[in-house]
Amino acid sequence: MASIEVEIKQNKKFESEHQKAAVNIMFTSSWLYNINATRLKKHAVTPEQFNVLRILRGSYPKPLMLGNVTCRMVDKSSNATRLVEKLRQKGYVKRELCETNRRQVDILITDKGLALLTKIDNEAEEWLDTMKGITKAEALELNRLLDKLRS
Amino acid sequence: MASIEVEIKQNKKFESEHQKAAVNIMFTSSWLYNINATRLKKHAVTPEQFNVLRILRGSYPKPLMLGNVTCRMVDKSSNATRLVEKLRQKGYVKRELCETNRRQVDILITDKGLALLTKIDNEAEEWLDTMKGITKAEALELNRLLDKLRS
DNA sequence: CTGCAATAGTTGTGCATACAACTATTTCAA
DNA sequence: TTGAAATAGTTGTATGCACAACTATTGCAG
Repeated sequence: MASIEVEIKQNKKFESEHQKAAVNIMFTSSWLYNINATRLKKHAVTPEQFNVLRILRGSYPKPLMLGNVTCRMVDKSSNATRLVEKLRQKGYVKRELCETNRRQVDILITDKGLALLTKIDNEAEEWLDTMKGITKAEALELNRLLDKLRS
Repeated sequence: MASIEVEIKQNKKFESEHQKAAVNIMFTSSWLYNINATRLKKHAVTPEQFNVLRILRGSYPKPLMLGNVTCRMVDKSSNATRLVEKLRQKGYVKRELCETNRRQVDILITDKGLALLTKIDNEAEEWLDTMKGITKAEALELNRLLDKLRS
């Protein structure tokens, strides 16, 4: 891996450091996503599905209504419905119609879903290796810059 | 906008600064992508299509074979074929079968495509505004950190 | 030469996203 | 009390990506 210009074989220089940063963030995001997708592939879940499972573990043993799953997702999305349905078919989550408010669908991670996350956690080291290019202090600074950018 | 923990309503702290940085990069990328998609929508092109057009302008007036478009894309993808076909239907690019190597398809941006890019460039300020949260020095540091992370 | 490997691109399937239109349920104000 | 607005979720369509299987063409070793 090399600088972002080399990566995307851009002969012309970027117009500004800001523009370059925007492309760099998106390119690095795609790079991370693909590493993660490959890692999860052996467990037959996608990064999106994995993300939903982690969100549900965060609230376990309390269920989360669908809307609360959506607003916690990294990729602000619409379709939690279809993602959750995929996970339900694999037995990783349960759907329950809420008694007190019948518009609402509560989603709960199952034991099988929790077991999957545990298994994946145990191999997390190889994933963390991909982030080893920067020090902890640099990661801290990176987080500060990204948070500031969005503010 | 606020820190990444608040954004995704995560009650539990991240396990490490590195893990947090990974999520932060992907979340910020998604944020940027959505702003960009909204901006381009009035011109009826997607960010991916826009990216391909810029790549072709970079080599104009020389065409690029399809494979060279692919390897310059930010999102390392397969499907330049289908993206280019969408652009061709809108009249923004031309496809030409290469005489000397008949496996090869040369792609060339049209005048209409160049005009579209010029028009979009002229409204680029609103896009740059989204990056104004950080200074130029911070953008430089951000680029350094991202390049280092991938190395 | 001949046929196998490498190259260039195309296409099918599954997954995911954005957006918009839709149903069902609940709330609340006139 | 009733009907419009708000809330919660579902579904259809277009777009795009990853992967794998496929066609067509070219190059090269024997």
